[in-house]
Amino acid sequence: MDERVLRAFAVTAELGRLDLAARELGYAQPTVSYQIRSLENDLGVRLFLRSCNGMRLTSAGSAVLPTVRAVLLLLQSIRATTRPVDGLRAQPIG
Amino acid sequence: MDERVLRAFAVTAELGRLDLAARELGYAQPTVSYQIRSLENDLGVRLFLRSCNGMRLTSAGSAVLPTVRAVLLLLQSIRATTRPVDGLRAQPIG
DNA sequence: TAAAAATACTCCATAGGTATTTTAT
DNA sequence: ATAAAATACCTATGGAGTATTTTTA
Repeated sequence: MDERVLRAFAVTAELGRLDLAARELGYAQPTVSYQIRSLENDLGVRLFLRSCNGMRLTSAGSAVLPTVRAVLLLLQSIRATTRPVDGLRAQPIG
Repeated sequence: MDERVLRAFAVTAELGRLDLAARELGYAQPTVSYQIRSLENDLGVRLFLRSCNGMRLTSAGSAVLPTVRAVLLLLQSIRATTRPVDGLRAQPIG
């Protein structure tokens, strides 16, 4: 499970359409389709019902979404923790 | 940020040595070295001090470790949520 | 000098893109 | 017929391995 894939899932759940999610994420539509499929295969459950109206969460998808959001927030907080205040960082690289 | 890399970080922090962490994780030693370097590059900070005694957390590494562990727990809980009880799953794939 | 991490390289898997097809409304 | 997702195909990146070198206690 990778941050990008979790984000693709969350944004798609939010927007309800792959193409809009793709635009938002800066990916092509088939890429997001593939990302979500990867996550579904990884977890072994369908997360969305597909139709030509878009993507609708399954019960498994709904069950998982809050935790995914929590993970994304924590990952952001890790970035915030390590992001140095104004160019001054604790343990510079190189 | 990927689950494998976060796990490599957490296990290395735990065991204090790349080779032991690699054994634990089922990777080769240079692979774990590379994983941790990737995470450090991604975050822009050193997470460990290297020596021939092993890997010791920097202050940034220490700061981040609890959150990383929290993420790993949440990811596990996602797997637990979606893992069907005894072969019966909510929305089977295929 | 020995034990640990880093580097060099190679290979393969997979992430991502473009073009197109399928599907359902 | 149209708007959406899926598929097919291709490419490039990078994840992982083995062998080796470097480092430092």
